[in-house]
Amino acid sequence: LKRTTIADIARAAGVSKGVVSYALNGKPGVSAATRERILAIATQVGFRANSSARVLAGAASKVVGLALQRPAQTLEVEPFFMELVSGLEAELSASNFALLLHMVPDEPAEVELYRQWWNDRRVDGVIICDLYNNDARVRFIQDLGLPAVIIGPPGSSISLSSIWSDDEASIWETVEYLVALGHRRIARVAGIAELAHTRVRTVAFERACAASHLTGFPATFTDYTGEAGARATRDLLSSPEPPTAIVYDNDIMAVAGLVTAQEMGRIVPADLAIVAWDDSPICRLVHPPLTALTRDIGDYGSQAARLLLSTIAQGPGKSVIVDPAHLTPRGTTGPVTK
Amino acid sequence: LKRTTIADIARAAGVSKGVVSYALNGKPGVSAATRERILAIATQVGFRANSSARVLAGAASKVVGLALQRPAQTLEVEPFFMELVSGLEAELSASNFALLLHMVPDEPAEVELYRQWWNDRRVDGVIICDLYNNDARVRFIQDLGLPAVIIGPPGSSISLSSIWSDDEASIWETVEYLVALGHRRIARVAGIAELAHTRVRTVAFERACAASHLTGFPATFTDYTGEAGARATRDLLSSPEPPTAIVYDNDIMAVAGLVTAQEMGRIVPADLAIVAWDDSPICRLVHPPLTALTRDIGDYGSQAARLLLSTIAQGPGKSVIVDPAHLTPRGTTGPVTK
DNA sequence: CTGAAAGCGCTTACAG
DNA sequence: CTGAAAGCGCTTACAG
Repeated sequence: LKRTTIADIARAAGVSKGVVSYALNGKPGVSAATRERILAIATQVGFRANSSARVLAGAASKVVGLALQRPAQTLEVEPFFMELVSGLEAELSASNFALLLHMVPDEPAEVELYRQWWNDRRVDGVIICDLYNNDARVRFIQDLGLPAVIIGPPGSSISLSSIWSDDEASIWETVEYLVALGHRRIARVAGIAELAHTRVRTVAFERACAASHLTGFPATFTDYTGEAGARATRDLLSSPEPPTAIVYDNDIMAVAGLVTAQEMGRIVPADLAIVAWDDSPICRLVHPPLTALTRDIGDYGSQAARLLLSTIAQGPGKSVIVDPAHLTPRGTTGPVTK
Repeated sequence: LKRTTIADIARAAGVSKGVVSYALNGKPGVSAATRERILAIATQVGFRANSSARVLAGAASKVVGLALQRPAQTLEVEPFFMELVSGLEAELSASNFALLLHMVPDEPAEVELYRQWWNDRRVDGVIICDLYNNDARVRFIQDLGLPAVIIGPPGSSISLSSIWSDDEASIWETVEYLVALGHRRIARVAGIAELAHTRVRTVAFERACAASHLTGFPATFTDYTGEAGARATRDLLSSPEPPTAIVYDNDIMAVAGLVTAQEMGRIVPADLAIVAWDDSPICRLVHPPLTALTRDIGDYGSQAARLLLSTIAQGPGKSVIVDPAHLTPRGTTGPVTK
C-alpha cells in the first residue's frame, strides 16, 4: 500500500515537487494553469499531504490542543465540557484547525504533555481550562512560549490571552434577586475551593451579602458531587438558623439539595429557595424545575477559539470577558413566606 | 529556541545518531555501558524524541484514535462517554499509548478523518463507537487496513475485532423481574432506532415479552432527550390500556418519565414501575430513586483498549462479550397493586 | 557492538 | 514562473 506523495503528483503534472507544494498550499509563484492542473490531479487521486512530514519541515500543524485533568475533575467538567468543546470545534473547523483532546491524570502529566506537544509542534496553541489559584501552568506555558488562551479569571501579571465569564456580575444579580424576594439568610454551596472561579464567586458573594447587610453564611466547599450537595444541604437546614435560600455551584448539587430539602419536609420554594449555577436539562426535569444561572457555553467556546487563533497569528491579545450567566427564574424561587 | 535532537545527544555521548536511537528505543545492538551513558544524558537534558520525525521514519505512533460524531449524538453519548474514555485511557497509558479524541460533525467527516489519520500514521488503531445498523464505517475501515475495535454488537461478516455488552441478557433480566412483580403491560421508551444496540434491545424485548405471553407495546423511538421521554410517557399513560411498567433507554428519559408520571397523578412505583438503562448519579438523586440497569463502563473501556492493543500487535481478535448490565432495584419498581 | 548513509514526505530559500 | 537541493529529526538496513 504505497502512499501517494507530492512526488507522484509532480511526476503526473510534469513539474517539480516544490511547485506542487506551492500550488497545494496556495502560495504565490505558480502560474494559474499549472496550479489548476496540479489541484485537479491531487483531487482526482485523493491526495492528502502527510502531516508528519509537513510539520517536520516547519509548517503549522493547524491543531489546537486541549488537555483535561481526569478523573478528579469529572463531575465539575461534565455539564460544561461538552458544550464548550462543541463551540471550540465549530469555530476551529471553520478555520481548518483540528482540536486535539487529551486526558491527563494530574498537573505534572499535563505540563509534560504541553512540553511534548510544543517540542513536536503537534499543536500551534492550547486552551487552558479549570484554572486554579496561582496556577503553575500559566507560568510554565509562558516560559515555554507556547501560544495559549486561558479560560478563567485572569490572575495577576498574566501575559497570556484569557477569556472568562463575569461570575461576579452573576452573583450580584442572584443575591439582589433573592433579597428582593425578601430573603435575608442566603447560603452558598460552592465547588472546589482551589479553583480560581470558585474564589471569584466566593468573594463576590460575600461582598453582595455585605452590601445588603445580610449575616453571611460561610461558603461550604465541595467536590461537586450529589452526595456532597445533599450533605451540605442537610447541615444547613439542620442549623439553628437555617437559610431560606441556597445557591449551588452546579446543577447536580442543586438537584440533590432540592431532593434533600423535600425529604426533610421542606416545601420548595415556600420554605427554601434554590438556585443552580449552570443550567442543564436536569434542571428542567426535576419538580419544581430549578431556577438557574444560564449562559451560552457554546459561544464561550467559540470566542475562546477565535482568541486563540488570533494569538497564534499575532501574539497574545487582551482579556476577553463574555456575557455573564443570567438568572432564569423557574419553580424553586419565590418570595419568603415567613 | 533550538530543540534538542538525537544529534546533540550523540555528540555529547561521543557516538553516532543510530546508536542513540537504538539505546532510546531499547533495541539490541548497544553495549550496556553505552546505553546507560546515553540514557543518562537524555534524561539530564530532558530529551524528547520528535514524534513527527519518528513517525515519518516509520515508527509506531503509539496513539489510538477515537472519533465522536457531534453534536447530534451529544445526549446519547454524555452519560456513557466519560466513563468509557476513562477506562480506555487507564489501559492505554499503562502501555504508553495516548488517546486522540476527535469530534466530527457527521459520518463523511469521520471517514475522512480515518483516512487522514492512517495516511499520516498518526494513529496505530482506532475505536469505533455508536454503531449503526449496516454501518458503512465497518467496511471502510476494513478496506483501509486500519486496525480497529468496534464497540457494539458485531454485525454480519465483520472481520474487525469487536466488543460489546450483552444487552439481550439485560433485557430478559428486566422483563422477567417485572413479570415476577406481576406486571403484564410493560412498555419501552427506546433510543435512536438506527443504532445497532437499540435494535438488539428491541428484538430482545419483543422476544422476552412474547415468552411471558405479554401483549407487547411497540417500542417508542426517541432522540434520548428529556422532552422526548416526557412526551412518550404522557402518550403511554394517556392510552386506554396504559402500561404498569416502562423501561427507558437512558437515565435522562427515565427521570423525565418519572416526573411526568407524578405530574399526571400517578404514584411511583404503586401505579407505574420505572427502569432506567445505564445508571448514573441522577438516578440516585431523584425521588424515589430509580431502579436502573448498572454496568461497569470503565471496565468496558479498559477491555476495549486491551483488545485494540492486541489487534494492533497481532491482527484482529475474536469478539469479546463483557458482563451485561444488571438490575439495581431501587424505589421505582415494586409489585403491581391493581 | 558501532558508524555512516539512505530515506520517510514534506517546505523553503536559492538560483535561474 | 519553475527546478534542483538542502534540511526538518528521526529509524533502519548495511557494512565494518
